[in-house]
Amino acid sequence: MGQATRIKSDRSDARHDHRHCIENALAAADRVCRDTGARLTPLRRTVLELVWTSHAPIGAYEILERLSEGRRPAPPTVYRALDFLISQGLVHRIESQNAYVGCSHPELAHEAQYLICDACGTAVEIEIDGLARCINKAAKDQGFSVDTRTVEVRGHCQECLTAPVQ
Amino acid sequence: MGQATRIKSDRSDARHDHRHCIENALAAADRVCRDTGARLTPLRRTVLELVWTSHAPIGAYEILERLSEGRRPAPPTVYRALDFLISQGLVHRIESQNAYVGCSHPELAHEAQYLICDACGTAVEIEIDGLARCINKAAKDQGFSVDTRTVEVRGHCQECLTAPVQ
DNA sequence: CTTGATTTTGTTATAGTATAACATTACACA
DNA sequence: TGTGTAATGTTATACTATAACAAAATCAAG
Repeated sequence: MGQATRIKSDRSDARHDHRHCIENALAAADRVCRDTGARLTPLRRTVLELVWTSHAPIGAYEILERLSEGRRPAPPTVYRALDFLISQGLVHRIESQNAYVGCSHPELAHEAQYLICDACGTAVEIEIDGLARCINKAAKDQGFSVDTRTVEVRGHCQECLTAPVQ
Repeated sequence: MGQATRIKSDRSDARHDHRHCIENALAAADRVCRDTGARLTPLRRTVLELVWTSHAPIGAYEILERLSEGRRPAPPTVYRALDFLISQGLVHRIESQNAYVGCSHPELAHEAQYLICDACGTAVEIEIDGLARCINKAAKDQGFSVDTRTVEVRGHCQECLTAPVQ
């Protein structure tokens, strides 16, 4: 235990071409929804694209602002789209921020664990090998039956440690 | 790894005498604040007592309601008291619920990890042996420097599994 | 097609959570 | 007993989320 897979490997340099992230995410979303028969409507697809604006979690109301062309939609519009995307595994909610971030590998069953940088805001999804199993075992020892696990680690990422944002 | 210490051991039966929990928590708070020189004012002490109403996390506005004798205080009153209690390690925030729960062993440096029952609401604080170290190691492999770890496990506790709340 | 059921989106209103900014009071200690 | 600091009060507002119902788009079957 202790081996961690960095899932967003294309985020390893700070100046990566983020358009690729967005394209990959949208293509993966198309595949996932095609396979499950879920309807990735234009609205939902747009919300997903907005969530993918960056690797930092985004709030529902910020999505709402960016969504407005002409008249501004009401909050339920965004929350419903987010609920759908979460149910499809395309988006994860960051509990400690009341914010949402795209999942870059929705096609793999996985445990979402996050390293969240307090300087640049980036949330990197990792899967710590055996962590889920370990938590399950500890819970079982207490007679506790596990449904979901939230693991959110706060600190500072390598980029911000070596080249702090001014 | 995988060994877990159940910290609230007096919570092991559903019908425990909760007055002891409250008394212990308040006595521990007195000791902690005496040792650090922090001021556990009547207001802060009352808020701590209200947080300890049960082992289920409580929302700030519910504390606010229970606090009102005659005129109702404003939200900052409660939030400031909670901030103080959290800074002293007497209360933990449950991120996935926007709620607060008492820490029953504030005198020990520790990692707070929670098993939260979706039936009865109880949040049991445990310390999974080695989990923090494991997360730190995985983070370090990514060049990430850890400040805090949030681990919140949702599911159903033993009591609710065997004798479900009707 | 067209009808009828279902899903999605729009709309209005409101609930719930949290903090900024400044005024006042209480306390510690010199 | 004054004086500075910490704590609390007060007012206003920002941020996050959902309930309830209406309208529209979509789909499936005839």
